[in-house]
Amino acid sequence: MALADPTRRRVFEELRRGPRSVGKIAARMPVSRPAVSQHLAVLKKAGLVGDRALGTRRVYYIDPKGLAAIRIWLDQFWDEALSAFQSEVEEGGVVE
Amino acid sequence: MALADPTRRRVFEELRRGPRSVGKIAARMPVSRPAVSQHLAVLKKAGLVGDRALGTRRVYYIDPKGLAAIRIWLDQFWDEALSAFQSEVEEGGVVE
DNA sequence: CACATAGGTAAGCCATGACTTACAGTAAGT
DNA sequence: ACTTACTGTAAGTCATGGCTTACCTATGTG
Repeated sequence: MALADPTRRRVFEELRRGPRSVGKIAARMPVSRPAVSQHLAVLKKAGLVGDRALGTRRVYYIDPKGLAAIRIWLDQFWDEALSAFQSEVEEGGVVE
Repeated sequence: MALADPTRRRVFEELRRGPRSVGKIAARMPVSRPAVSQHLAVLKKAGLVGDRALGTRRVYYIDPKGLAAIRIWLDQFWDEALSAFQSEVEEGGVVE
């Protein structure tokens, strides 16, 4: 999962408020700029962020489609797990 | 994140259909039983699963509260990111 | 009272991956 | 053209953590 690493999650969360350049993000982080750049590459490969060149800067932004994919997965999982849990409760005991 | 590791996610997904004992889960996995046991410990610590003793067996089940927490986090994130994305599009350009 | 079954824990090995420094490339300004 | 600003990439180091084997505990069963 692309959101596994805490630092990478933080990079991702920096983009929550809107598009940011690599340098801007790195300035707010305890790690070096190349590290941030590498994290962004992973996020991009996962389809969670997009980027566009803006002069010499490279601006990254959250890709709603990537987030949507996670939501769909989670919702599906939620439905199955909850219904299993419900029937569990109704039957009173725990199945082997 | 507790769902970072693929194997651990698979353990978690084994519980999707209902409660299972450790051995039952391990039997369907390519890793050893202790490995599964360790993964379950992580999931439990994260509040994603619960367990109850049943004879000599230990039955694990998905804790809906843990799933709900993730959903809430994701929904919040979704709202912020999407609204930021929207205003981005409306303004036409990309903010520095 | 053995014996078998089921599972948590410890110790140690090893691969994955996150981070740094150094380098190369591209765009804008003078 | 030269310099400056901004970023991606390469190589190498080092820590995190996932896995295995071995051991120990506890609960049923004869």
